[in-house]
Amino acid sequence: MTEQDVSPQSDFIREIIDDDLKAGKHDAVATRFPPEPNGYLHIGHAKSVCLNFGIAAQYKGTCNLRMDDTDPAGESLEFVESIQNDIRWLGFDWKDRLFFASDYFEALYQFAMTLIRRGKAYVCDLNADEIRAYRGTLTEPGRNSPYRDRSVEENLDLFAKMRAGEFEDGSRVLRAKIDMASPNVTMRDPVIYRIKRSGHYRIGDKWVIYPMYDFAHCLSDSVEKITHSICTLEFENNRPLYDWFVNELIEGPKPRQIEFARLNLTYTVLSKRRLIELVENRMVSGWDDPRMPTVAGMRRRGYTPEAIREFCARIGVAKNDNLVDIALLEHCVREDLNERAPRAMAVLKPLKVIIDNYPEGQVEEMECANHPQKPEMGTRKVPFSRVLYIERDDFMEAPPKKYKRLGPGREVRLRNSYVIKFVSLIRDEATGEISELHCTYDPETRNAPPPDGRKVDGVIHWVSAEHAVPATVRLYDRLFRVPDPAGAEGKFTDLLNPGSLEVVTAWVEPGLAAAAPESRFQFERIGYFCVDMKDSLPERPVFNRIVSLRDSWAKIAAEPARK
RNA sequence: UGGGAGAUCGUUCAACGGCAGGACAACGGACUCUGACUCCGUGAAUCAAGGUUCAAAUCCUUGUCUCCCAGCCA
Repeated sequence: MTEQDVSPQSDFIREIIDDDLKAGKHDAVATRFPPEPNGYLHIGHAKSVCLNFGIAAQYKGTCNLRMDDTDPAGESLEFVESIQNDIRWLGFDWKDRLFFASDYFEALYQFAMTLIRRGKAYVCDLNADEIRAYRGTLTEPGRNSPYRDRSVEENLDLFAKMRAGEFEDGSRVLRAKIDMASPNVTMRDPVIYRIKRSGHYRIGDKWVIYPMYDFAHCLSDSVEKITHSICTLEFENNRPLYDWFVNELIEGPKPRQIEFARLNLTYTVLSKRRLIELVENRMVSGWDDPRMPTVAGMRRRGYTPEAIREFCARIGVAKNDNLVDIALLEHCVREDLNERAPRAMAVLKPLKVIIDNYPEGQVEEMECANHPQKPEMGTRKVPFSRVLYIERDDFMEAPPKKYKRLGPGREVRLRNSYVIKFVSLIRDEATGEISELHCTYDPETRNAPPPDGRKVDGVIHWVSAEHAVPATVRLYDRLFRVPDPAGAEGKFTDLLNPGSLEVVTAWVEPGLAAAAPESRFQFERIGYFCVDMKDSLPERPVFNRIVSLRDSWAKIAAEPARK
């Protein structure tokens, strides 16, 4: 982390900026993050947020937040608000520079009029199908629209009437007059205004014509005096058009578009369309379902902004298509949480243990470190008594070699307390399942090694049955069964992981009942958990598993099967 | 079959004509009252073929593969 602060990030975009600065093109760097408010931000957006705000911070410049709300369909205030929340939570600040493309509509209209006056734009009466037909194909040039040579006066008049609402939706568009034979399809007289009477979430029915992205975006950048307009690779084809509008209409310094590869992550999907489908078809509980790769979902899951930022720094910025291993994200989360999450004990799948030689009714307060490497994080007391719960996995009747936990004839250390020794087990008559274990404890071993020098290798966690509190624990796993659901054949929803959520009732140490929403803990030997911000109640805490601990035992245990 | 872009360890990012390096993942070991953390170690790559050069991942030529573009979406 300090390393990163000392040596600032670099990548091909920052190199371009360095060159531009060296060449004296600008005296300050201005970037922008331009989401369309028609969905929640996801980890891919977070990459862009970190890039744009990160560059602004590094170069002591500015980064604007601009809602790119030029198509009212699907846009809403809910998304505007969630986007702001998420960016703030990620740790970035746009200060007073929140802008809306919809605030530029009048200016954009004037730009369009200028284009018409210069003979560079015309009103076209072709319908959508006809425009498509006239556009040609990837290998054949298009044909000029029959309306291409209307007079400036007629175009001015018609465009004013479009604005005034005199024409039906879809009946006419304004087009830039460029080149129908261009090998770049985006240059074949692109539509720059369409008629749409859907009503805008912000400005209502004020406008019935809306500018298209290619027109609005570059000019919004220009109006905001953006120096470097950073976007994703799929806009590379649009750059000539971006430059065309800017060169036609803007005097003085012009923004420069730079494209980088969007993030793809294994075992999830990152396209807005697919995420919307998951939400609308109720395949997840909402945009902030902890399994979602959305910022809101990751927040609710318990990921920290620091971990997400670190992840974004580590994946780098380049132009290669990529599919980043989600293990890297999980690594960043563990790395951060290991430092700051206080430890606690919780038993997820309980097995009752009775300590035969422990006095009935006796309770001892065991002093437990909140962090094994950080004494400054303090200690807490956890009650110990005759009847405990341990994890079912921590007992085996016929343990394999290398197994260090409890079994017939074995001893094990109870974390932060005594060494106990197996005596007998009791089975449920009906099911044959083990219902309880009887053990004895060694009173000499409270927070001390056995005085006779014998070695006790295994350490397991526990809670006192009488004192533990029940909690709902949600065990989240990857949302999809395959590494690249978006790239696979067939419907991506068929590839959802049916085991992505398992809910258990766990026993947690009593202090956890008072844990604040969104606080995070390491349940020792299990994983990191976060108090759910929506569903947790003081009388019934709800924990989300953020990420499991690395588990090298699981690999050893799986070995026979692997062979 | 047009135009644009990209090919480096399993993954990802670097190396900007001069010893192919880091991170994650994997594997082996040490330590351990968390099979965690930490520490030490191992294996692992320049799309292909030619050319230029004392020297090529990098420059040139040809080829191959992948991605993007034919919304009145962004």
